[in-house]
Amino acid sequence: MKRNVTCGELRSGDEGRSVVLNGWVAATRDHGGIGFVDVRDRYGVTQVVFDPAVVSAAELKLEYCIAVRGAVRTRPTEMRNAEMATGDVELAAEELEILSTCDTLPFMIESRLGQHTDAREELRLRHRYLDLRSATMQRNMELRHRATQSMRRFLLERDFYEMETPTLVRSTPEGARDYVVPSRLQPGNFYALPQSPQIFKQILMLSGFDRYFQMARCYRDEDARGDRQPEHTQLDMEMSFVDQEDVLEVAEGVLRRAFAETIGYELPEFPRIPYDEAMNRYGSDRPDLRYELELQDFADHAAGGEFGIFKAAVEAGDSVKALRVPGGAGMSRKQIDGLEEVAKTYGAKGLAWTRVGADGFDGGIGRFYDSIGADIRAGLGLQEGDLLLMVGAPWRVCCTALGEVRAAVAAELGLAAADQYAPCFVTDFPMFAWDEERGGWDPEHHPFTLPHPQYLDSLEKDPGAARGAIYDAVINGAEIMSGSLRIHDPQLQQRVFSIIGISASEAKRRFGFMLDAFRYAPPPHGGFGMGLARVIALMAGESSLRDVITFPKTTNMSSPMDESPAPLEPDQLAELRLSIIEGD
RNA sequence: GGGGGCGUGGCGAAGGUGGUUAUCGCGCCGGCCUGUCAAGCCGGAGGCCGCGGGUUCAAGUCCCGUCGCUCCCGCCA
Repeated sequence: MKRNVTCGELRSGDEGRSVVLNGWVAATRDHGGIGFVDVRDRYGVTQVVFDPAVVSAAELKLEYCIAVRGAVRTRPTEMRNAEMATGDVELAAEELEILSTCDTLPFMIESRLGQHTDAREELRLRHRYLDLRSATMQRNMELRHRATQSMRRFLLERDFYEMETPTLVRSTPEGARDYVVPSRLQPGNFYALPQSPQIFKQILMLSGFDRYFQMARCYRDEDARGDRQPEHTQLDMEMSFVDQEDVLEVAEGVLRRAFAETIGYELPEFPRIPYDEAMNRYGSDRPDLRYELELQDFADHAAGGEFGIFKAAVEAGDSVKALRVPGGAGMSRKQIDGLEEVAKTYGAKGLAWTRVGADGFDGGIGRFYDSIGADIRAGLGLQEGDLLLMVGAPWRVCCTALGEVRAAVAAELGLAAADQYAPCFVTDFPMFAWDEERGGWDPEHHPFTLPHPQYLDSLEKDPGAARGAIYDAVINGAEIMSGSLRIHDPQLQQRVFSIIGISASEAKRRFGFMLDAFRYAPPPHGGFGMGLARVIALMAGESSLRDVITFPKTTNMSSPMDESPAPLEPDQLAELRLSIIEGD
C-alpha cells in the first residue's frame, strides 16, 4: 500500500476522500470498542481511528512502520484538536498493513506530541535515528535544509560558482591541530583533513574564478564545546576585485535572506563596529547587542579616588572600567559574588562594586569615592538604585572580564530577548596577538590577512598596534562568520611571515605551493567562512550545535552510534606501515 | 592539561545525618473499556544503584581511583 497523501496535509476539505497513509506509530490509544493511532511522517501527524469490527489496531506498538487505507472524515466539533495541523480531521481505517515492527524503544522519542525526549544526550546519540524522528529534530533539520538552500540561491543569483576543494590535503602546521590520514602508497606520508579551504579558495581566485562558494566540511582536532564540533560545515566564500564592504554586503545579504526565508525574521541592518570599540564598549569582540549595558572608562575617577588597588592599576598603565547596572542595587550579595566569580574566571583579580543611594555610594568600595561622588555620578550617568561594577586590569583582561560580567548580568536580569536577533559586524581586528608561551607574535586571523595601509610603515616596529581587514559577523553574542581581505603582494606576505616568526625557507616549506602560485599575478581578493550550524542553532533557538547536526560528536569527540573512533585491524595498520606506541 | 555538574529497572527522577523486602512517573507484558489525543482503570514482570578498590558489624549513601556524558577555563591561525 503506497501512500498518496502525507501525514501533514489532510484538512476538513478532504472529507470523504479515500487515502493511504504511510508512517510511524507515534501514539496509540486503545478504548476497546474504538482505537486511535497517531501516524507520523516528516510532514506531520494524523489521527487514524480504528473500529475493531472493520480493522483491529491491537497489534500496533509504538513506532511500528505502517500503511493505512481509510476514509477522511471531519471530526465532531468537540473532538477537534486545535493543537494539531490535521486536528480537524481523522482517517477511518479500512485496511492496515504493518510494513515493519519495532523493538521496545530505548527511550521515548516524545513524551507527548511535539515535546522532545528528556533522555540523556548520550542515549539520544547512540540511537540518533530515533531521536531524529522527533518533531524537534525534524524541524531543526528542515531549518538547516531551508537555510542552506536560501544561502545558495542568494549566491547563485549573484554569479557565484559553487566549487569544491579537496578534503585530503597537505598538513600546514599552523593554528589548530590537524586530523591526519596516512598514505598507503607512500608509507610515512600523511594527508591532513582541511581546517578550512583557505589556501585552495585563494588559489581559485588566482585562477580567475572571481566569485566562489561551497558548503565546506572543515576539521579541527581541538577540544569540542557546545558551540564547537571537531567537524563542521561552513559556507565558504571568496571573491576578487573587491573591498571589505563588498564582502560584508554579501555576508549580510546571505544572512538576511536566510533568516527571512527560513524563519520569517527580518534582520536589521548590521552595524559595523571596529574591534577596539567593541572591546571598550561591550568588553567582547562578539558583543550581544540585544541589550544596552555598556562599559565605561573609570581610569580618571580611579586616579582621583582613594581605592588603592585601582590607583595602582592606573599608575601601572592598566585599564579600569565600570559597568553601570540600571536598577541593579537590588541584586543580592550572593548574586554579586557570582558575578565576581565570572570576572575571576576571565583573569580579573576581583570585581569591585558599590550601590548608588539617594545621597552617596552604599557599600562595597563606595566609601573610597565619596569625595568625588558627584563627579562620578555625572560622568557615568548614575541614578539612584544603580549597581556599579568595576574591574582594574591590563586592557584586554579588563575588557574581557567586565564584558563577561556584562553578559552574566544580562542573563541574571533576563535582558536578552529570546525571540530577537541583533546582528553586527566587528571589523578591524588586530593583525597579531602576542603569545606569552612562545614569546612571539601569532596571526590573529591567519597569515594571509591584509593589514590596513596606515599600519604598513610601522608593521615591524609595533605589530600589536596593527589592525587589518579582518571582520566577524556576530548575532546575539555568537560569532557566526569570520573573514578577511587577503594579501596578494608576495613582498608584503613575506613581511607578515617574518613578523610571526616564519622564515623565508620555512614559508617555502610550509606554503610553498601557494607562494609559487602567487607569483603568477593573484588578484586582490577576500572572503569569509560562515559556521552553518551556528546560524541554524540561532534560528532554531538551540544552545547546542549538536541539536542541528544529524550525527554529531560528543565532547570527547566520539560518536556513540557508530562507536567511532575505533581501533584498526592489525592488517590495516600493517598495510599503512603504522604501529601503535603503547602507554601515555 | 585544569575546574564544576550528572551517572539508581528500558527511560526520567526520589532516596536528611550509613541501618531489614530500594520509591514514584513513563515505557513494557496481561486484562477491562466506543471518542481519545500524555486516554483511563486493574494486575504483573523488570534493578550487579556506571565500574574498581577502601572505611564500617553494615555503603545507593562516606573516602580514593577510574570510565562515560555535560558545562566552563586553557586550547580552537
